[in-house]
Amino acid sequence: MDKKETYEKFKKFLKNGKHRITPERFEVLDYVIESDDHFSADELYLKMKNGKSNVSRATVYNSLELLVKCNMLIKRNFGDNKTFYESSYNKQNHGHLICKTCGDIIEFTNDKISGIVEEIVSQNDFSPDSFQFNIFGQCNKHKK
Amino acid sequence: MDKKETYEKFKKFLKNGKHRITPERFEVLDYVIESDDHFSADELYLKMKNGKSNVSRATVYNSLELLVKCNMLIKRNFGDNKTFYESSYNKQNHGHLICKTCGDIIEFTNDKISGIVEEIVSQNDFSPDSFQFNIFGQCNKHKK
DNA sequence: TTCAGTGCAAAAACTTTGCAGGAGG
DNA sequence: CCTCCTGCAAAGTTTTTGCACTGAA
Repeated sequence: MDKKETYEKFKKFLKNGKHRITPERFEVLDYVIESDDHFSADELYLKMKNGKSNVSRATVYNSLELLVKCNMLIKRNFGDNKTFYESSYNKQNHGHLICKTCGDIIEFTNDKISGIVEEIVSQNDFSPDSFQFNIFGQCNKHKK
Repeated sequence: MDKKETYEKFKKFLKNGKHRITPERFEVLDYVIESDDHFSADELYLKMKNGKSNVSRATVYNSLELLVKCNMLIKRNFGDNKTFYESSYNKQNHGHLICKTCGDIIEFTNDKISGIVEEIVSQNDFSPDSFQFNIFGQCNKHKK
């Protein structure tokens, strides 16, 4: 999905939800598009500040939540009480390997996972929206 | 593992790590043993306060971390920027189903998961310590 | 006796909220 | 023109830290 389509999708979502279309929200979207895979709200805010943007912290937090609501971002939490965001475009369901030494986050995919999720939810009479599969340990640079 | 063994294990761990054996730490352990599956540090602190205990917040946080380090507790985070602790006794590796409506946390086990974890870490040259498998959605009371 | 552990409160880290002015529809 | 959105700062939440005193070894 290219930049233009992305803009259109966000615009459509905002209109549907009776949210106003403001330059600040699209400025946040710009930075999100350019961002690395996993970033926190505050990191993005600081990056925007450095980039001479004038948006406030509150607007960044608010806009990111809107992007989550329209399925353009996924919200993640790797256990350190910090929320990370990740673009949801062109990605299949995937999990994360988190290095406890350097904090690196590596994505992985595995075909068998969705089958297991189906099995589990049917066994437990549960209706799934999303899942997280996080494996903690040491990456290849830090394993002994 | 009964209460006495649990005490002994913690005592041994403290000695090995040159941590002092203090009544406060064992008071925290007492409350942990009696606790429900998933609790936060602050919940435990408040419970201890109500139970006329005199420990400080700092001591509770500190002691819980020690219990994590000696593998008697597992630290979890279900995406709401709050740390939960869970006893690791008599439990196989398991995942969690989290109801986004009522917040209920249901544990599940599945034999195939450990095989998949092995497959993933070998594909990615990663050395795992632990994993989290969280599925978010609606429990049987709240699915439509 | 000695230094790690404790209670307390203050600080820190991250996120949300209140307010008054400003702009989108 | 009517709100919703914004920037700012203040408040909230959860966790960590600094300090002086205490008590375990």
